[in-house]
Amino acid sequence: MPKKVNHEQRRNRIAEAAWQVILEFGMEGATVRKIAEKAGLSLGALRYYFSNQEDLILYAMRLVKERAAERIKQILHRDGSPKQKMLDVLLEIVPTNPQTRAEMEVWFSFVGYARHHPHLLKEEGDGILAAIQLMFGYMETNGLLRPGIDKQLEIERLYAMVDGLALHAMLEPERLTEKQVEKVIASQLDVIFE
Amino acid sequence: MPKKVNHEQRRNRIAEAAWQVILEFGMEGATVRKIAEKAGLSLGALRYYFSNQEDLILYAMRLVKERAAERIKQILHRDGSPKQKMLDVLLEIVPTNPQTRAEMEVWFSFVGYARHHPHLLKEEGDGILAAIQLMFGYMETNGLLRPGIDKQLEIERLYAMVDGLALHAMLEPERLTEKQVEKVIASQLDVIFE
DNA sequence: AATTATTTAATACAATTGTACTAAATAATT
DNA sequence: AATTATTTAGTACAATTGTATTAAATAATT
Repeated sequence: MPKKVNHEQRRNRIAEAAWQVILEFGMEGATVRKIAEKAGLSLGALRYYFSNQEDLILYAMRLVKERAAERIKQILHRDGSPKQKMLDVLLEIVPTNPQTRAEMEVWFSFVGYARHHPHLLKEEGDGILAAIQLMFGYMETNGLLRPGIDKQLEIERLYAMVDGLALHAMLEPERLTEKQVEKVIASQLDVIFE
Repeated sequence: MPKKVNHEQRRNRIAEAAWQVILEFGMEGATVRKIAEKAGLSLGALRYYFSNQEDLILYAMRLVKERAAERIKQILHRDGSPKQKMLDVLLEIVPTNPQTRAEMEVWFSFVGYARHHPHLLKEEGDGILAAIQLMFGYMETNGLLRPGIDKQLEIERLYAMVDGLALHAMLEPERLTEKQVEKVIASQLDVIFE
């Protein structure tokens, strides 16, 4: 009998508004009022979809992760050599355009926020390490790893490099172009792949 | 005629109190009241030393950087091979104990905070890239670089790896022990040094 | 058209915030 | 001891916060 409002879609639109507010004002500036305004809703309407602020933030952040995971899954399903796919996946993680840069910034805001909100501490990480470990496992079983390398060490090296690049690409986009990022990652993949 | 209070020392004590509050409650929880309480001062007393919150935060963060820079300078003045000194410097940057981990966390809080506070945006970065560039320059003039390497690329690789490790050591201290960090950094230095 | 489940709007409230202000206390100098 | 520059304590205030509550509006079903 009720209206035909798509609940999930509406919640996602609110979450996207939250991203924008976080992007513009940081986590401290992400008030329910600002988010409601950005989403074009009244305070009461917003409260109908999220009973409190923490729930909203949590939902918004899960959505960031979900969207990124989706894109990465797409890449993995494409054709191409394992090495090329791995490069593409890592290039998707390191933000090199305004869209992914914004996502990364929102994600970092959330990580900082969650550290001081016990309810959110149990949330899993970003899954990047797990993804890299998975890819290494695949490479090993298919004999693609360069002989003689220390697998655990190389996982740690690549993981650190990717997150470091991601951080730098977010903080200094003008200095770290996509071309440079690609060069750095490719050089590291050359160390790993036979 | 006045009291013999050491102004700078008192300001530093307040800044250290701010660190503790930021560490415990995050940047959003770093209210002037909490900082005053942690420093054992009244609100009015605190206001005597810092006329507003932003000044206090800025001072506190400059002090973090200053302290770290001091420790690194100490390392550079020690005896030892260039390679060993470089390893020690980078190990000082990556937090592997509660003290430096706390500093790193405060620093990251500040970086996130500054991005949304125009007054602070002109503050310089952490100087890590500059330090690495300096060390590479020294190595090059002294013929310590492995022949045939791409200097700019290796600077970018090392910089990303160090900051990535720093991030991971801060977020997952139980997973990334000091021994592991040292192994990762050393392996990268082996790539660079002849 | 009447009913009813759902959605929105608007306002209120208690708590917390940064900052301002005033009076008191303190200690070094005269 | 008196004076005076400096420091502290305490309170107040306006603004903003998250959340709660209420009544109204909306649209699908009967």
